[in-house]
Amino acid sequence: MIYKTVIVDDHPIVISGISGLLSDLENIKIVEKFGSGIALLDYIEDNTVDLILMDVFLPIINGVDLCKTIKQKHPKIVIIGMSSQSERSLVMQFIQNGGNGYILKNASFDEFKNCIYKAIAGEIVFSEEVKTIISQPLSEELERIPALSRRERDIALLLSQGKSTQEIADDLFLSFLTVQTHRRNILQKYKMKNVAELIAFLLKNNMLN
Amino acid sequence: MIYKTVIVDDHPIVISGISGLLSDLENIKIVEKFGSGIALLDYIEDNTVDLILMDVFLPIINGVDLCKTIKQKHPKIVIIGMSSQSERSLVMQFIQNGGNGYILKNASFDEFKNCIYKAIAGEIVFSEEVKTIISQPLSEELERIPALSRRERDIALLLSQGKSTQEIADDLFLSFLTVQTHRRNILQKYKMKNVAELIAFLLKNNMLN
DNA sequence: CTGCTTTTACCTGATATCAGGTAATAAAAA
DNA sequence: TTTTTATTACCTGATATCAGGTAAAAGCAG
Repeated sequence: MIYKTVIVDDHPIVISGISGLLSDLENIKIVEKFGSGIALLDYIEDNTVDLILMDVFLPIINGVDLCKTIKQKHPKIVIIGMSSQSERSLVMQFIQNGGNGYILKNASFDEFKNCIYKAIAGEIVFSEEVKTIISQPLSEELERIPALSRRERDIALLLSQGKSTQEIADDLFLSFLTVQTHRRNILQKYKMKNVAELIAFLLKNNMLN
Repeated sequence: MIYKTVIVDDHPIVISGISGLLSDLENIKIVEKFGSGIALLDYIEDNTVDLILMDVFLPIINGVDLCKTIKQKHPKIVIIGMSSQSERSLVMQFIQNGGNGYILKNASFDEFKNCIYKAIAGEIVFSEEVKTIISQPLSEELERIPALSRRERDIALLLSQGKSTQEIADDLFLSFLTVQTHRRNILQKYKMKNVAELIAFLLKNNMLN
């Protein structure tokens, strides 16, 4: 059997790279290439597709939603997600929405080939680095960073804009002393010595905005 | 003349894609491919290279620093940066460190080819989307950002780690009062109200590390 | 309904920051 | 060589932060 394969990626070079890679594989035939999910959704309505390799970060529709939409109507199509960087939660979300595998783009050619073969054989596949990402749920959850509450986030944001306690109190219609308490709570929560360290920490962890 | 070209990218598929693309170009010959900057630095010491296409987000050494290092010893090598997403400041930083161009990976094949040809002809080149990114200098960004001096950077870094003036003075073997002066100078230079705003500003503009 | 978290608020005191000034020496650029 | 910038250092005073404690009201979840 020959697997009719579609590639979806908004980077022409990546499409070209994968095409080259897959041309080695006997029973894989690339029937179409797309730069976004919309075109793909149209295509699969009128054409037979067995395998889809898709970038998860796509314009307009993201890969997770795209995967879900496709699987609802065409559960037999094997879908493998790809991205340059990733996080545990994103990979899990992709699989939970019906994805048959996830490959990081820094994977070697052999990894790519193995994953694709295993996926069409019915397995859920991950490239090596993805495996290490998802197999560290314990240590990550142990060092899980507590979240900022809504109010704390408001205050942290204003702090990052250089506002003083009094200015923040005025902005949020709070007492000076309330803001002071929030400040102290935030610093204690993350064990930070002062606002400078706190802001650096929050920005580096994308916890503002 | 044939241009000896090296590709640096930690994504095998991207390397493969660019290889395919460049194989069409008559006077471009790919002599080597690397997954990180370290291997490249070794290579150029012993071999002639005319053109380097590099991913800006690389493991261990980032593209900006890599470009700078290479250009210091080999100013004639044409270096083009690439990435999937980018910001104005990063592109500018890359060019300021000697880069001859910047291409977003979602560029079309034609864009890639044109940029490469123009770059080896001596131009500074940008792919279409990069042009739109850099041609929007917001009123804030219009005023070019003055650089931190070495000492100021040291102090700003320690501030971002939550150190107090006294601790910084001890760390750098300076007087408390000297550190205080530096702090004031930095705040004045960027017109910031306090360290929190300063750290946020510096981090957002990638001016620490 | 009953805990748990969040948000609000107050008091005090030690310490740090910020803003204003000045100025000598060294290094780099013009 | 002259000028500018960087780095070093000191003084003072007003204001802000940080750390300790306490506590009530509101909202949410078990």
